[in-house]
Amino acid sequence: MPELPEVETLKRSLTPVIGRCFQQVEILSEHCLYHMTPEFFRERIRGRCIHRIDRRGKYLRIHLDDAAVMTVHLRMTGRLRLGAPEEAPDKHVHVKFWLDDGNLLWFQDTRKFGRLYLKDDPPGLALLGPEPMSDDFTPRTLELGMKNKKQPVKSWLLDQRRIAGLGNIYADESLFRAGVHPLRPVGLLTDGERQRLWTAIRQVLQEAIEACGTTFSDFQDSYGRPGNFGQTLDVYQRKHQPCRRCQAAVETCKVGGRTSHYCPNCQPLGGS
DNA sequence: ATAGCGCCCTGGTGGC
DNA sequence: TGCCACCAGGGCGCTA
Repeated sequence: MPELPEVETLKRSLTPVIGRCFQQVEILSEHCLYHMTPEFFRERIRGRCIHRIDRRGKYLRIHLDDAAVMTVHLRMTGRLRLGAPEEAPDKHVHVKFWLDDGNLLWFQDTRKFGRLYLKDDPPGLALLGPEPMSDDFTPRTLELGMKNKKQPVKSWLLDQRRIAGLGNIYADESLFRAGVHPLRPVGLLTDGERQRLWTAIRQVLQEAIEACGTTFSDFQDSYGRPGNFGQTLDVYQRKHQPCRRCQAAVETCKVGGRTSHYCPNCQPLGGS
């Protein structure tokens, strides 16, 4: 499940395609196209060159030479891969971009949740909160945004309008490092808890970016390489395993329909 | 306005 | 062994 560090890793691995041009676009499944027909997408992309690639939250933004932007969201199992045309698999490839250097850029996605945007930007893009690794994200972001709110802190962290780019893995890992229970109401967090949480978010994301992301089941960069952060995870997908800090068994609970992993000893519901 | 929830998908898993 | 129910989950869009 690609989150900020995985999309950042993908972005960096796509550096070789900057300056390349799209000779042809082959759409095998239009399901992934947001608010546009295959014809519109194909004609709009064909002949355009890649000017720049950046990232906003979990969105990858591919800027074309005519100022249009193709946005990609991988959701759960989406991949953007680069290679020789014969390297593309037979199954789950939805769009093939034939480049002017003979290489192929392709979008594949087994669960078909991922989307390509070009005609309209994703609605959530304009609503995104601050980039957590930027100077726009400060302890004040947490202080002001959590004030008088009853929402569980885990739900708050997953809300992309609050912070851009956190998903289930890094929200759980950040809460563990900060010693905060996922169900704790945000308005009740102490100054110390908020400070620890702010620090934890930055540290976890920084370390994950340096490790080229987490490959739990699906993530690969544009060359198919997995991430290395999985072995560093403290709680995510470690249910019933001993906490690395206190040896208590890691537990799970549901928060806003999502599974949360936490240590009941290191992350007391009553706060600390 | 805002919070909460169902839905989309398919491969992998666990139970019988 | 085979089958099947269930689970994973980000964001969108609808409802209360």
